[in-house]
Amino acid sequence: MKYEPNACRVEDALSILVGKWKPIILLHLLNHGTQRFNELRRSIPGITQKMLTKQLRELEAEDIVERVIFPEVPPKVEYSITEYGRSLQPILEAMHDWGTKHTLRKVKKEKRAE
Amino acid sequence: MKYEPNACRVEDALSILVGKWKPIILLHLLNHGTQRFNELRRSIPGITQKMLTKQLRELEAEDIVERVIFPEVPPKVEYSITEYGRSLQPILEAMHDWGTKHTLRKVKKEKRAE
DNA sequence: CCTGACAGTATCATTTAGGATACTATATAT
DNA sequence: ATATATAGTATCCTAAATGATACTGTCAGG
Repeated sequence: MKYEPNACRVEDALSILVGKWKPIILLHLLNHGTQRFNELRRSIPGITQKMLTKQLRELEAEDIVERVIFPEVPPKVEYSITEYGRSLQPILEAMHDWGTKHTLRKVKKEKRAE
Repeated sequence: MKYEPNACRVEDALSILVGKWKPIILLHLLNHGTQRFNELRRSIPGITQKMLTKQLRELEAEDIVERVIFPEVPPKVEYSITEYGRSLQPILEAMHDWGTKHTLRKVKKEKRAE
């Protein structure tokens, strides 16, 4: 650990990943490439339009996600991960791997407690 | 990206790191080893006793931090990272590195916008 | 005798995140 | 004529996170 507490930038990365739906949204875009708004919505059960819009806007503001509007009617809007957003992929994967082990560990612990 | 959205465990890792003070607390414990309660408090400007206690308890509940009480008076309580907690270090470092670059990128962007 | 250090807890208030629901406009399909 | 799909907004409400402040008991130092 080389970095100093007063120069801690963990929060900056965290703030981008945090949000009830953000990891799932990123995962979908990483796995399936470009997606339309309702396409995403349908593949994320439980999310409301408002939340999907909000989280996408926040990701867009940080250059993680790109939003392309087609001037058609009915409207067509496509979302995709930016080149820059892809740089988060290793972190997402590391967290996923850690999370998987952690969940397993918890299950084992609960069993021992029975 | 090999893992599926319905098996996404990113949130599990995230939930442990999230908390306004958790990264900073972990960083201190990683950098300086065992610390007493008020020692931590003094090195984290702005944190209240309540919040420090709360975040430490949450980290303890997940086996990330160990709490050792010395039956003395006045009380003495020592906190340290567990072996297991150390497994989070690569993720913290990856996030810090990413966060540093991200902050830099933002600054550059703002300058261009002037 | 009074004060400060220690490691907290308890209570209340505020701030932020998230959710439910209704609404917009236009075009195609029935 | 009505329903459906598109991609959203607007408004209101609840729940969770965080913060401010006051309090606890005991001991050592002045």
